[in-house]
Amino acid sequence: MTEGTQMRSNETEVARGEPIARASLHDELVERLRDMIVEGELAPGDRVPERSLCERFGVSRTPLREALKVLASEGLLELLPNRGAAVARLTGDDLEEMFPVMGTLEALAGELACAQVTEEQLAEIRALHYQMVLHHTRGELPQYFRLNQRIHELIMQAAGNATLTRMYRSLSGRIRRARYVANMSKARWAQAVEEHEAILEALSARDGARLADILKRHLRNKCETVRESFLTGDGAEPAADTERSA
Amino acid sequence: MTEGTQMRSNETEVARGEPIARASLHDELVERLRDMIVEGELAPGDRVPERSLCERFGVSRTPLREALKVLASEGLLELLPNRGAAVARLTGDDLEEMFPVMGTLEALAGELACAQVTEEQLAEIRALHYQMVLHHTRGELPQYFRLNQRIHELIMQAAGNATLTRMYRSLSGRIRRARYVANMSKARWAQAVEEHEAILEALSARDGARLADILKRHLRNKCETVRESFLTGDGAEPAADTERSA
DNA sequence: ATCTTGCTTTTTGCATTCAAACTGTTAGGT
DNA sequence: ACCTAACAGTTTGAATGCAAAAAGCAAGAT
Repeated sequence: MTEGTQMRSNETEVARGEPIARASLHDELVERLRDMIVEGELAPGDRVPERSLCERFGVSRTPLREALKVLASEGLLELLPNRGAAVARLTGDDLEEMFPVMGTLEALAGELACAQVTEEQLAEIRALHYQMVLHHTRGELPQYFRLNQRIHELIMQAAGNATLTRMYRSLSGRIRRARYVANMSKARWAQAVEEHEAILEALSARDGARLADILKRHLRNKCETVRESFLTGDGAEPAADTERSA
Repeated sequence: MTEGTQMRSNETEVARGEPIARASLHDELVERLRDMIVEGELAPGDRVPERSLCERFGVSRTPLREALKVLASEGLLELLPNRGAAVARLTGDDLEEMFPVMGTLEALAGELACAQVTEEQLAEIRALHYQMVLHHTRGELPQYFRLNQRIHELIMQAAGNATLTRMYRSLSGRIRRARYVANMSKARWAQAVEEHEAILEALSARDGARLADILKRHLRNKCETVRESFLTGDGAEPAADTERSA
């Protein structure tokens, strides 16, 4: 075990009661592999031989295989009978399917959030928003993207609906694999920021219907961005195993 | 593409090319167990000892455990570390969370379906609808419920969005576990039928916005039905292992 | 030269085995 | 008598082993 515990301070709630808790090998593998797929370390279409992953993680095939099955059920892997697993390909059609769904999920979240959001949550979102705006001003795309993601998650959290959050996370992970932001045009970026202004405004006003509407439009535009990204050639389906150069 | 529209198989595509194909033990178990949970054969809260299931299905623990992990990731089972699996409990709060999500998913499906539904699909839905109405007239609740479910699935299919369908199926399974229909009042039932009339009407008119609206309301009312069902005592959380008598 | 065909190697699917954690019971101490 | 603590039995977590399927390769036929 060369692996020290990596703190993920901004993701999971750190309960002070049970710091000793060790996740099962199986769960750890699911998390690790999911990240690897979402972050693009494993490219779409890549075969995932069990043996090599076992060696890489220093575990036996049993927990690894359990993890593969779970990730397949999430749609991140494809299981070919007797031929192992492969990272699920993401076609343009797949993405165009996902965005409307994402749109309604976020719209619902916005509606619920407006009804429930606390002043504190709102303040946090506002702070992140303006920091994000700053990143936009500076042209710092990765940082912008990170905060963007975070804001959407906070809205989701403010909605206080675990079922919804679960679906959102799953879909969000699958969409993020596309990495379309890499070649987002200046115009699109500016538009997205404007929409985020409107989002913050509607949320501040607790205007659920309006926020839902804005979020749906926001997602539709995101979908457009992806479509444009596809035209440039780069996108969800790299032809061969290109190194992850972002 | 992959979409065989005239296959009348309601679940799996029966390809005539490979009748020999055997699903993996693992997949078979996932299906089987999922049904057992959704149909209530395994009651919420029930422990699921590996050994007994292995004997019941005549398989070893390895594929069974893989299936358990998948079902846990779907939210049908809870995995207690070192203490095995239990059928996930379904609290009233859980259900109240699920219905709004179900509502938006169905609403989106309705919207998409209006834009894409073929005459043939519409005809099939219409036929099922009026047969369902007949079951209502005769007071045949189980048959009514089956067709009801079927109609919603056909609308979903007409939407032609695999991602959406996937989420819908998962959530539908989890909601169905509640078996709230068992004690639906006459008034609620009649109301549901009326709403279905409106659904058919809007779909026939290809009025997406209206259909979405109706479906959302339909689901809100379903949620109310559940709430009432809870007041009568029966509901999602049977105190002990009551036989599944519906 | 290319395609077929049989064999060898590798990988997967599942069963079995081993170790650690939990459950329930009983013996001992206060 | 009650509470604590140790022990046996069971169940889970993970590793290993074994058979079947696929992938790679080479030799022969057309």
